[in-house]
Amino acid sequence: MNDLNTELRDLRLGERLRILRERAGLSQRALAKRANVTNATISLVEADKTNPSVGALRRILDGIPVSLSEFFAFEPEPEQVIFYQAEDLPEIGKGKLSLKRVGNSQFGRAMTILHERYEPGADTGRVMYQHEGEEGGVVVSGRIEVTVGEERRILGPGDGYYFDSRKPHRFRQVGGEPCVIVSACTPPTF
Amino acid sequence: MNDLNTELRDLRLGERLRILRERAGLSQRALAKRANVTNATISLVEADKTNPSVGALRRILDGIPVSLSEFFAFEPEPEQVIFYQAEDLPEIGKGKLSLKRVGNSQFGRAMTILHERYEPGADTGRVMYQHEGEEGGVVVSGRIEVTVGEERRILGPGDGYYFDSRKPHRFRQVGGEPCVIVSACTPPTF
DNA sequence: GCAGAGTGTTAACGATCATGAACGACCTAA
DNA sequence: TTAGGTCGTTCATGATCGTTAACACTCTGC
Repeated sequence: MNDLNTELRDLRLGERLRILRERAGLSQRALAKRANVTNATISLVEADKTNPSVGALRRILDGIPVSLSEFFAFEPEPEQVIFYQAEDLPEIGKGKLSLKRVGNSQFGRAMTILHERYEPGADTGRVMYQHEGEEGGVVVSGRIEVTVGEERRILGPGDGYYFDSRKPHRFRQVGGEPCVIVSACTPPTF
Repeated sequence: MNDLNTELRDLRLGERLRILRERAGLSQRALAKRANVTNATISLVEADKTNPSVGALRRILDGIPVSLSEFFAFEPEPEQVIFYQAEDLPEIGKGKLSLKRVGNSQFGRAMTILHERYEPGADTGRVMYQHEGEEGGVVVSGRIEVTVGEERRILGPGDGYYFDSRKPHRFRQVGGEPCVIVSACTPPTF
């Protein structure tokens, strides 16, 4: 019916699913295999030619994986393209802690990405920074002690962290080797 | 059969719907009338004896009224995990491209951080992915060709990028050495 | 006791979905 | 060029959903 079509278009299930699937780098068939449905199902859903059951949609999303709540909460945003050469990145910090920011600190940016280098002895200080947003990162080399709220851990290469920036937090380099981290925080407070 | 039943119980649609409906002070028939479905449908959904279509569920929820995102918002709560050890990070990709995600892909996350490794020959493909949000990152080691829209650059260690994810983009490893990147994207589509 | 109107449940059937198997288009390698 | 692989799409069919129409039960008022 026409009713069905308008309802399907209204939900925009297909558009969203396609975006998520492609972002995950999965073909319809690959996702279908993970999700225990057939590729035809995914094709039809993405084309808004069927109104899937909640269970089927969930199985599909599990394969990506995305939760139903994530799936039904959507949002938009704009910006421009830029590449940055290492030597062009603005250096913010001084001394034992150097920060290189990827991209400018512009309005409308959803986040800021930093390339951080902690020389031996570097410490963001006992003043525990707090600010709106969330932040996370991955340790590339060296070791660092991270304190968030009451929790404290020492992270090494390949380890990661993610927390609400409103929790007080502190980073302190440990060991003899400089520690390099790539991090992101949102919103861009720098 | 039994599979269906476990899936239905797993979703707990019925329980949630009943709670919401009763909170709104509506009988099954009263809600059915508002929602343009029949009382039988609501009865079966609440009893977990059917797996409603997304459209049907939406009509029902509209009658309460509750949005789909609200309805699914009280899904399994994200644990407040902050630190991640390298070996604990879930590996998403396969073959030449491996992705490790820092943290879970849970509702409410502002972004997702990935530790990406491109083996020689790795390529996200000529299908240029597009999705909502923004993304950026820093190359840790190796070299990679990044194409965003009409622009193309080869990035090496320390170089960075940042762009609107709605522009079509592609990553392709170049050179003999594997390429490692730490990236972040928002919103978390993984 | 007995209508009458409310509640939620259930069976049978037509409408719709999910499947399996095709299809053409597009690559890549031989 | 051909063969083999991928990709997304389409169609017929069995499986399942949503509806219609009944059902049993609980009230309330007469």
